Amino acid sequence: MFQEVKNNVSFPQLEGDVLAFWRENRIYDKSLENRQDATDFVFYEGPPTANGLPHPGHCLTRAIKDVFPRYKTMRGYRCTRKAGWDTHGLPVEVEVCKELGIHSKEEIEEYGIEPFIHRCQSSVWRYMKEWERLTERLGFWIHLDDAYVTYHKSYVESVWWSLKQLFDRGLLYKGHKIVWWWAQGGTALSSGEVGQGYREVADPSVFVRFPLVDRDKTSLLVWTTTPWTLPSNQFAAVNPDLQYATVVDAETGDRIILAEALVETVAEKAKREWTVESTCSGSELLGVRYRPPFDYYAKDHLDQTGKLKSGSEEVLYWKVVGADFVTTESGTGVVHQAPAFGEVDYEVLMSEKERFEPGQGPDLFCAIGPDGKFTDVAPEYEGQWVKDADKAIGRRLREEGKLFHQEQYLHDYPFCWRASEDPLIQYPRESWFIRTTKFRESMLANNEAINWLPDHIKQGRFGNFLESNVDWALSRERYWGTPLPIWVCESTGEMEAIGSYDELLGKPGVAGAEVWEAAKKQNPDLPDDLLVHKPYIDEVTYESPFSVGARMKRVTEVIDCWYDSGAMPFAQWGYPHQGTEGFQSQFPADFISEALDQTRGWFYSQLAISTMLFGPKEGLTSKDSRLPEDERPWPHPFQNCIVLGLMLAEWWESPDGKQRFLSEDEAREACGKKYVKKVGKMSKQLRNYRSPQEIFDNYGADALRWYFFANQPPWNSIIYSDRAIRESIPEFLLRFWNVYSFFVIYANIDGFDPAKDFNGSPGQLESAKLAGGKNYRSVEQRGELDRWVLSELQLMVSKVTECMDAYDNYGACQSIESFLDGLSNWYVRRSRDRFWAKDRESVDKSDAYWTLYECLVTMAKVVAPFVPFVSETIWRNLSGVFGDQTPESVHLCDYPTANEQWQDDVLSERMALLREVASLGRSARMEAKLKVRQPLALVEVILANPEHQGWLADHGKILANELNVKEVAYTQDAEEYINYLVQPNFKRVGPRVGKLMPKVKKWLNTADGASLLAEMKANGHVSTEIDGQRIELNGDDLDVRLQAKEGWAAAQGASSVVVLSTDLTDEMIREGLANDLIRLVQDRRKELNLDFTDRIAIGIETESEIVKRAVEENASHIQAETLGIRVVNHALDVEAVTKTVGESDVILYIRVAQDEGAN
RNA sequence: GGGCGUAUAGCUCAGUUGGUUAGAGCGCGUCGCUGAUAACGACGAGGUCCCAGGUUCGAAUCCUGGUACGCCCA
Repeated sequence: MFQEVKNNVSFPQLEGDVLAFWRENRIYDKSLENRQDATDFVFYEGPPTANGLPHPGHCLTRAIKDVFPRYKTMRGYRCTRKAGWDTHGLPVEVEVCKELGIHSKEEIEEYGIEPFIHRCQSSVWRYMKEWERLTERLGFWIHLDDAYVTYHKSYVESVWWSLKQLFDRGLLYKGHKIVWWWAQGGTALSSGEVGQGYREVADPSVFVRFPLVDRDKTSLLVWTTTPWTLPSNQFAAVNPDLQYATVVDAETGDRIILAEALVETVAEKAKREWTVESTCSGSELLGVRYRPPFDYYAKDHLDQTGKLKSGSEEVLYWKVVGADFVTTESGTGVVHQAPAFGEVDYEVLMSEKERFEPGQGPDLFCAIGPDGKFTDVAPEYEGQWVKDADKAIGRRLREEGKLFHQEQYLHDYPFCWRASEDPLIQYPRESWFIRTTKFRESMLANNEAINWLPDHIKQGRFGNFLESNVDWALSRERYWGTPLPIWVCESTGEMEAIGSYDELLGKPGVAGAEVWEAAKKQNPDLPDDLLVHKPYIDEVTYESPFSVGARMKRVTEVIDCWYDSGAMPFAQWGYPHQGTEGFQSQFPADFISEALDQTRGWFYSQLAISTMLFGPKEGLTSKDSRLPEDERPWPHPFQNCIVLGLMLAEWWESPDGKQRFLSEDEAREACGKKYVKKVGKMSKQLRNYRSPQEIFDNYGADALRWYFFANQPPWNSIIYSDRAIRESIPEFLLRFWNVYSFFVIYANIDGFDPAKDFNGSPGQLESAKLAGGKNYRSVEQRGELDRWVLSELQLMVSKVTECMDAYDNYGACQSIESFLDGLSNWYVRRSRDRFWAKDRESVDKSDAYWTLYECLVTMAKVVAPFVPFVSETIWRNLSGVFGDQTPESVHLCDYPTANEQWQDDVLSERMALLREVASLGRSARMEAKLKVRQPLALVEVILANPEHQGWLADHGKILANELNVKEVAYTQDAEEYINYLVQPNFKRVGPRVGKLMPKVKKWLNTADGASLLAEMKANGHVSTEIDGQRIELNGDDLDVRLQAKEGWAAAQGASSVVVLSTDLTDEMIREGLANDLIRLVQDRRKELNLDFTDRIAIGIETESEIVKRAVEENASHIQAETLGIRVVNHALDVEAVTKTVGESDVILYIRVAQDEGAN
């Protein structure tokens, strides 16, 4: 006996049981033990950060990350899954600052770096419990207790090792970078943070004259929206390819140079009258000198020259340079350059520098301090905040006659996201860089070999990003991060990279390690991992090998935490200091997946680091200290990558936007009809989404998972919709459950037990093993319907396998759903009678059970990676009858393989045709208002292509049964019922006749279809002449369609027409009435809550002669259908109910007839 | 401002090398079934394939130019 299946299944409850079962029986561990010696399928977990709450988007990534490893495990691979946590970075510090109620770096330092770091370390685990709960509840199998953690000592040392490689190869250097700088907070902001703070503001827009040195009364006209940068001006940039004009001012006679295309616009703006005197190209202006707008730097550098690489001398500052980013879209086409305050400006300085001999080129001017205030370079403005100085600068320029025009300018400008009144400024900071640009070609080659899903990522977003690669700005002036492992000689400035803590301790004259020891002594609970962090590591110094008596001290910076995560392929093992085996066997990854936003994040950091470390040996010198690894073939460190779409929230708002609702119903209730549907990013502040826990409680993890997997390709953005999740349940989960429950109910009633008298081992209930079952007949011996559904099963299995091997979960799910549809809506439906047949021993019946059993156990295995809970429940019950002879969990099974011998494409095609004909028949009945309960004498079927007619005719029974008709006839010459519409086969004929196509179509359409076909039959072709050209078409050139003629109860489909005979005999009418009665009896059985197997006595009282006769004639049929043991025409000793049959009233009595018992 | 992507039924999505009736599931409506029953089945309505040009005998599909939305970067 199978365990009884409750008819009101609760998936969340069932999942709870499964989780307990997995836990108690270590199923995940066993699934790995099973594959101990198998080929590895390598999966990398992209580390989430546990100091924020998990949200629905994380469910999606974690679901995808689960389904492929599960699948591969069942397919026979060993797939260990090491969890990981990203623990460093600014967000952690921000959280801690919030707790402490502080903001700036000064405040952190005041608070003390040591206690601050301690707080960061413990804050990292704040939402650990939630993450673990989510991970387990979702069914994401991963080793949480063996997770890598980016702040752990072994991890940090691994990162150090890799940085040392890069340093020793000359790939790590110190340089300037122009960053978005929050002056008040003394820190740079990441691009993500900057992006959050853009706001539209009005800034001054000033047009300034730069008078030329050697042309009298002639100026360049430059434009800027940041007047405070003018004191630090170094160049004026023009685009060499643009045309520039020298104009004469009608009023003053001054000459002004600006882009020709902008002459009119600017003149109009400033209300001047200009005449163009001459034009030249931008390239002709290069090198022209102008007088600096301020003399702060000019005092010392006005005529300073330097030696060019070409040998000659050239002036360094205040001259025209070329830059192709200069456009005529705004301003004047001449751009003021203050390289300290703009990234592109800085690049101009750098390329200018390149032209000179080392040390001879221009330096960077910067009159602003890190606090955003003017320094003593500009005494006039010293101590003024840059934005406050704008006005004074404008005033002074006007006084000096240099200001040409001033106005307000509206544009988007970034502000600090934490202090929204503070505008950010671009500011130069010293930073450490990795020379990734040197690896551009290698990274592109590596990228080329990666299988990206969707594939446009490769050439598109990611490829473009690599094309425009710039050196990686690695360092951060922060506290909680992996310390940059570089020690500097305090006397010579020479540097060394350190690859591990032990290496550091091994240095001569090392000192400072005792600071950590003291801290540890004082607080023994301090995690040892902290010893490689600030502030302890900063204390460790050693003797400089570069200068006697000098000490080596660590630089103060920590590194970008993206580097941490990108190093995980080796750092998760602590490689190379330990974990060599783990690394070797788990590199590169077969599969990773994250959302689209990781393109420039984790996807890039991994690719870049791996390319540099394990790719061709660029930058290597002979004294390279790199481990003797082989150069790895592309791609690495990952081979297949699913890039998930973003998950969007869906919510409703009141018209004023003040109230938010998570369901349409709530919105309707509160606002009536006036509410607005919104779709957008999930936002913690808006609280515009439900917590995953709510979904789990209401619908279950399987429902959520299936919705993710089966609703759209994973790279499309997906709306997290409560309604959509709920509505996807009946489509698959519930339908699967119903078929299963149907099977269990009847198998139990009939005592079908696959394990009974089983011959041999049941294995994993594969087809070959099932043959050991009692009454199991080989597939060839079974009926058409059984063979069909088993054939469909094989087709489905091979399709799913094919899809999943190509990382296409969506395609796989579609195949599964369409098979389930066939199983439920055709196989079970057409086989109900067989399950209900009286003769328990009939082969037809046991075939039906064996077939459905095989479909269900195979399905359980096929869907196990997708919906691990429900598949487990079903497997355990269906295989449970074998005790411990079968695997205790579906997840310990091998994935099914298709049995190709059972695939029967012809049968599939025929059955599809049969289903179409049945559907047409029902359609025709509908049209004629003849319900299925009313038997009909005849349907006639006309097929456009008689290829399968013989087969269909042989299977008339299925059709007759489905359509409730006595006879199904096939007709070929059916002009009585139909017209033939002949169409050309466009694909074949089109290329041949070209422009004549419309006329050919018209000829065939208007000709008499029947005679065309006759001609075709007689000659093998039809022909005509159009526009003097002879057209001859053979059978393949024609498409014949059928059209039902008016006046028949008929329906037409793509390839067939079904015509009903609507003549009813009295006998058939009475049969119809009897069917109506059966339905009433069944209704009553249900009302009385009778058991499936209860036998009953039936009493039917009526005045109607015709109904009486219908009962008499069909008594045995009625009894058979309703488990009646007799039907009488008088009252029984039970409650009477009055119903209507046809046009007559009947009084119905139903009584359980236990005593009259068991025949 | 630049890059990438998307646009087909109320919703989520298919749609092959261009081929003449643009499909599926859900939802909706109508009907049926009542021994899968808080299920199930059938049928139906619903589309200017984002817009405008072009190529072609023929365009949802190819080309050009727009528009809208999303993401990334400035």
